Order: sequence, then structure tokens, then C-alpha cells
Amino acid sequence: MGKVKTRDRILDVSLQLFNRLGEPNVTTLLISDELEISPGNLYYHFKSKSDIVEELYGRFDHEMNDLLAVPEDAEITLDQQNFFLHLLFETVARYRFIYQDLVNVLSRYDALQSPFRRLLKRKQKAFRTICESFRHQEMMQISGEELAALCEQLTLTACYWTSYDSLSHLQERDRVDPGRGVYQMLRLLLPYLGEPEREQVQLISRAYLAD
Amino acid sequence: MGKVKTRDRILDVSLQLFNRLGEPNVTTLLISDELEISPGNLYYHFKSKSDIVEELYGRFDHEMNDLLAVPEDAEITLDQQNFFLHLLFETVARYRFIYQDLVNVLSRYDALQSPFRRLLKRKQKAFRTICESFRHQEMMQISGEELAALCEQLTLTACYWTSYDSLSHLQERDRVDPGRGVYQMLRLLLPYLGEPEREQVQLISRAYLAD
DNA sequence: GTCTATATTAGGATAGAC
DNA sequence: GTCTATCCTAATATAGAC
Repeated sequence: MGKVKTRDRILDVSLQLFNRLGEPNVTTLLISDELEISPGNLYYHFKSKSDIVEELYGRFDHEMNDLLAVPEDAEITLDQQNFFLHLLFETVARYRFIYQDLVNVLSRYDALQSPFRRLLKRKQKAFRTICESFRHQEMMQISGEELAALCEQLTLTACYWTSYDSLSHLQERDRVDPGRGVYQMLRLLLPYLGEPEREQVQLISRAYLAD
Repeated sequence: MGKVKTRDRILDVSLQLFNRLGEPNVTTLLISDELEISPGNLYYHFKSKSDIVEELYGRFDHEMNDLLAVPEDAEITLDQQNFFLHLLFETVARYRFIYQDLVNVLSRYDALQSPFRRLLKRKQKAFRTICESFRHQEMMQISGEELAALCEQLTLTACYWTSYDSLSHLQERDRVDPGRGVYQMLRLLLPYLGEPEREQVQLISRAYLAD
């Protein structure tokens, strides 16, 4: 019933435009045009463009940190991990503007630098925790050396897959399918899984390819 | 003896600045300042900033295409592949500004769009050729499904590793060590190699970690 | 080939009326 | 809260002298 507040509409539309066109290509004028409000009005709600970017980043950071709260000593199941990966890629896709022009965004919005690095470390840590849980449950055979490289690879893929994938599938730029990213992640784990789990993950991963 | 032409100095310095600061953050004024020439002089040699970017991209494209001319039906040795990877990462690092803000660079310099996509396809094809050669020589056991995912992963890593790595090691941003990238690529191949080769690649890869 | 000075524009942001 | 009008600045690019 209650109509959406202008402030929130600004954030929503900005996010869509940032993702579709790249943040540096989106001017405050374009945002207000798209909303059919005046630029002055936009500046009534946000004192600068960086305020919009930083608030959007804040939401991303918050969602990701919730997601990455992986319990340290839990026995993580394959299904849980799957669900986790799905949410992860869905979230990254929804805020993909951050990764699409990462160096530029981080350099122009100084305030994002350290939160971003902290998040990266947390992501890496989450993957390590998951793999170690698998190892502990004897679902995974992996040496320390292999584990380190695998976690780097998982983190790299979590960050950049969405951008990479949209290079090939540039049609319909608004909807991004997280499935292909999850598939790629499962493929990375596969060689280190024990026999029964390998079969299971292979089946799950194929289902992701289907859509 | 003959002193370096201004035109070439402009290209060299632009490349350094683009890599260090990100292309969008480098103005024509900054380039001319760094060279201690006037902005007017810069515009005598290049009619626009995009001319500089496009000529640099042209060089990158040329070098990469030379590198990717992998013979179709050759028996590729591990050493050859190693050398190839090393050159690949060295070249990408030297032109890393392209990947650091990929969406922005491709959208602002339209002329780069299709060459870039063509190059991406060629890269992917080169990895496929190499892996198939390994398979043919029975150095590698891999299914079609695994091969497809592996080549995607190799291509992704070839594109983004350098950017990813510089997020962790932001110190001394001018020299980028290609070794860690090569290491990561070898780690991706490792699970699919046969027993004798696996041992060999493991040794090679460890040597890369050392420096 | 190189300079200085300047034109042109575009984007971020503010002032003040309604 | 929203508008119109306008300012400010920084970046690309040009003109014309040397």
C-alpha cells in the first residue's frame, strides 16, 4: 500500500544502472532522469554520488558478512555448501558493479578499500573452513599445499566469475544466472572429493548446467 | 644512440600510468606532466586519448596473438607449456590496465570490444588445444565435461589472476610477478595428469612458489 | 616538434523558489 | 520533498606563436 520512498527508489535504480552500464558511466543526471525526478531532488536525499555508492556497498557488505558467518567447527553437509554457494553467487551478481570495475571503484571511493579487503579475507577463510570440515569428515582428501591453492582459486572464481561469464553471455544483461558459477565451483572441488561424494556432486553440478 | 621518439615515450609512460593508477584515473594532463612535455605537444602526436589506449591495446593484441599461435596437432611438452604460461602471464601483467577495469574500458573504447572478444575465444581455444594434446599423449586423463570446465577455469584465471593477486599484494605496484599465476594454472591441471607427469608438474610448480 | 593560452563540455553539486 | 536555474571544477581538445 504505502508507496516506496524516493530515497529507496534512488538506491534501487542506481544499483540497476550501475550493474547494467558500469558505475563510472552512470551520472547523477542519468539516475534522476530514469526516476523522472530532478537532479536537485536526488541531492536532497543524498549529499553526493559517493554516498549512494557507499550505501549500496554497505548493503552488499552486510549481506555477504551474514552469508559468510560459517560456523567454525560444524560438520558441513554437501547440501548446505550448495545452498551457500548459490546464495553467494546470487548476491555477488546483484552487486556485480563492484567487481566489474574493481580498481576504479576502489580507487575513487576510498571508504570501500578496507571493508572490501576485509571481506575478501573473510571469503577466503569461509572456503577454508568448509574444505577443512569436509576433510575432517573424510569426504575430502587434500594436502595443505593443495588446500591453499584450491581456496585461492575458489575465492578468485567467487569474485570474478560473474564478470567473466557476462563477457560471453552479454545478451539480457539484467538477469544473471548464478547456476553456472556454482557449477564451476563444484568442478573445482570435485577432484579432491572421495568416491561416494564425487558421484553426488557430479549429479548436483550437472543439474546446474541444465538451466 | 638515437634518443627515443616522443611518440614512443608517450606510449610507454601512458602504459605505466594506466597500470599503476587505472586507465580512467589517468588524464592527458597527467601523462604530459610525467613526461615534462606540454599537453599541446601530446595532442600533436595523438589526436585523442582514445588513440593512445587503442594503440596500446593493439600492441597487446598483437603480442597475445603471436603467443597464442599454438600448433594444432603438435605434441606439446610440459616444458613448452610452462614457457607458454610464463610468457602469457608476463604479457597480461604488462597490460593489466585492460583487465583491471574491463567493463569500463570496453564500454568507453568501443573499438576494443570485438578484438577483445576474439582474443578471449582464441585464448580459450589455445588451452583446449594444449589439454587435448596432453590427452592425446596420454599424459592427461580427462572427460569431455571436465575438459570444458577446466578450460573455462584456465581462461578465467589467465584473465583475472593478475588483478586478483594485486589485491593481496598491493605493495610495489609496478613489478608484477607472473610466477604465482603460473603456479595457480599448474595447480588446476594437476588433478587430471597421469602419475609420472603429476610428480614433475608438482616439482615445477613448487619452484614457482619459491620466488 | 614544442610551447602557452584558451575553448568546450560534462559531471558533480548548491541556492532558493514552490 | 521537489523543482529550476546555476555554479564549479576537471578533463579533453584546439589555436596559434615560436
